[in-house]
Amino acid sequence: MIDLKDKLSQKGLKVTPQRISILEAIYSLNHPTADDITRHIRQQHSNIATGTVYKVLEKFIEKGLIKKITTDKDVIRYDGLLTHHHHLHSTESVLIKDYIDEELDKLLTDYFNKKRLNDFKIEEISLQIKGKFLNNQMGVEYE
Amino acid sequence: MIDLKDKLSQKGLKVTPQRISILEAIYSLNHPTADDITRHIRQQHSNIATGTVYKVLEKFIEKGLIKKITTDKDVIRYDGLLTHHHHLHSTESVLIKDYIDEELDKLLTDYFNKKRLNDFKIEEISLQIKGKFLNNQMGVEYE
DNA sequence: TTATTAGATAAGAATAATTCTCTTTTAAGA
DNA sequence: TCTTAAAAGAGAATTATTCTTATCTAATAA
Repeated sequence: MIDLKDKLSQKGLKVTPQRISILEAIYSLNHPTADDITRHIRQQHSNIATGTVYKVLEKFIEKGLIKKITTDKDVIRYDGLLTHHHHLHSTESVLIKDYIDEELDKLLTDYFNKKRLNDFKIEEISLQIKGKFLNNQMGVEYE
Repeated sequence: MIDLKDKLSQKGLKVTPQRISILEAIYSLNHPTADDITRHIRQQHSNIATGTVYKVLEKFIEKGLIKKITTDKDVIRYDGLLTHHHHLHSTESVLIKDYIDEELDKLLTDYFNKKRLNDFKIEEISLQIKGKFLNNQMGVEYE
């Protein structure tokens, strides 16, 4: 696994303890909100300003280190998984799980290549798959 | 086209001028935010409390008259189109267009029927298709 | 038609998420 | 080590949304 510091400097970002913590938090939490990240970091050691968290997250997005996830629940969540993927959204809780499916991606790409939407140039397709997690998986918690 | 009053009473909702205005606003604006709706209504005649707008929107969602749309831009938007559909999201502006495609829906349904996700019961699949509108369509404005 | 009342609206305070402003600090390169 | 552009801190400001309480009204039943 590649070092967090390297990830930052590879993108031309200054390496700071705050940025390392934020990146680490995104990787260890499940699709956290900005507030989840702030609390996670404060819990361990340093204090961190909320504004810093937001600013760093924006920077990370700009550099392609993370992505925003959209939900019709509440706030913006962040995702550090970079390979193309979709999301399973619980209709019962805030749980979101990554869903990677290359076969599906190929199916969609082929479909839209054939279909050719007029007047729209597709850049990315992401599925929001809403439903229920079975077998108590909805009991999984963030922290 | 069915009368707005009927739409409301069919869902067992009391028919009030505010509710009629809000429903009318959703139909005539393009995926408006709560604030778009409020301003639209105030512009014409009556005053309306912001809290009322939010409460009515929640009620409409609960009764299945409208849906929330999720974007990674800013706030929550609302959609009065009830037939199942997806959205084209502009990466350059806040423009969102409805995308109806039954063939695609069938393709996806078949795919997931075959696939059988374990531990997840799918209720609804919606595609967020991000890209660029060509031919100046991005110039289209809300109001 | 009117009286009753559950549910709806108004008004504005409260909360939560996010952004902004300004000052101080620090990482990275000369 | 020094310099400096960029980053972080602190907290005020803004924005979106929710909540509270008092008042009002649509729908129903007499």
